Amino acid sequence: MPIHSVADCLQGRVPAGETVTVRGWVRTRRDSKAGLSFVQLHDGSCFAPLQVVAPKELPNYASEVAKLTAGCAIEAEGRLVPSEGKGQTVEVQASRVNVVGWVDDPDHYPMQPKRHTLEYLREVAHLRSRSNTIGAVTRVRHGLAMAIHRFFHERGFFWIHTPIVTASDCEGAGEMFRVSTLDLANLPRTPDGKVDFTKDFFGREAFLTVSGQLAVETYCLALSKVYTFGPTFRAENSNTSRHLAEFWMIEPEIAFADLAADAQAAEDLLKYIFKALLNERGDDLAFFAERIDKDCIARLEKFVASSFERIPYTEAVRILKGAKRKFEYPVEWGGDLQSEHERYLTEEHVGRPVVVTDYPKQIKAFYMRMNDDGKTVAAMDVLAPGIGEIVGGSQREERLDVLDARLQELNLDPKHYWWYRDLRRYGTVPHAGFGLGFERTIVYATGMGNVRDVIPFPRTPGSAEF
RNA sequence: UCCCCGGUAGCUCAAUGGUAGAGCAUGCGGCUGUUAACCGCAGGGUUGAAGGUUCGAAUCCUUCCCGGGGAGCCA
Repeated sequence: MPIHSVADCLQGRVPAGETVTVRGWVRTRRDSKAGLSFVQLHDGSCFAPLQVVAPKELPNYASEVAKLTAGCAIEAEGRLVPSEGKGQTVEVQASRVNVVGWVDDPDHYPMQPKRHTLEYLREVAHLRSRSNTIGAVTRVRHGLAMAIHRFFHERGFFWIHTPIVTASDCEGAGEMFRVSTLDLANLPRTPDGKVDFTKDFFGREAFLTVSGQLAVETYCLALSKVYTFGPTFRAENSNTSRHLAEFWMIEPEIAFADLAADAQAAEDLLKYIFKALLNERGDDLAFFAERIDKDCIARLEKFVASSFERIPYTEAVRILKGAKRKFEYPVEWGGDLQSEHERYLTEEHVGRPVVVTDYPKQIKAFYMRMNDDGKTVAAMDVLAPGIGEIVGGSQREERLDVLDARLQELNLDPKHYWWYRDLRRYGTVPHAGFGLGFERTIVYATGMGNVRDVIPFPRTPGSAEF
């Protein structure tokens, strides 16, 4: 007897009249004393549940079927037929219902057939995948991840598995988590009293990666078009709806590309994956539009149909200075744009995503390519309404003398960057890349307000249960 | 890390110094091809923790814990 998914049954891939076996978890049970029970069966294959109609003639009707509660696991066999009731096109007329797993203590089962707050669901993260919202998020997350890989694959990019553990101390993108096997209660010391990391596992200090960029540049300068897509770690004490200590990031790196090509790649990628989402996950998006954010579908449709605005930083500062509204923080050329400034640009001034380019060198990283003006670098941020910075990228400095000058300016030791400098000594070419925050992308697509609700088990300061 | 808000039944919330309640969930009963059904009954509480003020504290004060929003940092 073939096993069918709920999605197969509901989406017309099983002919009416066919006998099917379905498996999953009970959402609700409604009894009719006319002699049947309606069981809403959910298996995660799509947003909707499948209605299983269980007649009282079943041998275990009174002993088991009539006692099913939310969360029970069952296997049901029966004919898939057009539904007599409203609310579903087809249903299963069960000839057999087996209870695979009961719910102990049903009055305390944490996932009730009612609305829960997202904050509560985080406290039961091992069960929240059974909720409508988290289930929909999970299917959207998968759809976006697959679309990202498809986008790059179709364009000849190679997926590079850059290391999670890095001994390189030059990534410079934030506070790092230390990786060590040393006994914290009994640390080896050098004669001058410092911790002796030569005794540690790697013979030197090691950390979790904060970015695969520097590593992926090495493969870019051989395979031309590459990207990373994996977990990234920041030990910042950030407590916001946009930050996680462990998050996933997509970082393409393109040889012979300049900043304009880089920005175009970011725009093409985002449009591609949102178009895929609109095509593939209409059921889940309809739910987000109904319960989470009524604008989310319209926003995605508008996103794929329009082009990004491009504004140089210097121009952005002029726009902000001329804005009618007052900002808490004043705008000055040479300073970083505050959240309120970014929101104004993308939400009010333009009303759609904005690419801000050519930032002052003093607020950007050492590897970003110096512009001819000597004051700005070829960097870009993509700002999206409601979420702020979703992409950060740049053209990389490919000229060794200019790179060395920047290292010196920032008091960085060139010895630590020996292999990165080698790339500029042996067949250097212009190249550019960006980082796309995966959770922020999902937040933007779904209207979910918090990155903690779009990753299965969020890690934030003081929180790593599960 | 800083500022603000919150923590009451399994969940969502009432009760603003005077006997801790409702809806949903759960159990039992009724009723109906039902639609997060409906009707009735029942069980369910150390009001986040500790201390303080008061005749009396869910309520006011102090400290701590936890959660959220915003800021900084960033993706």
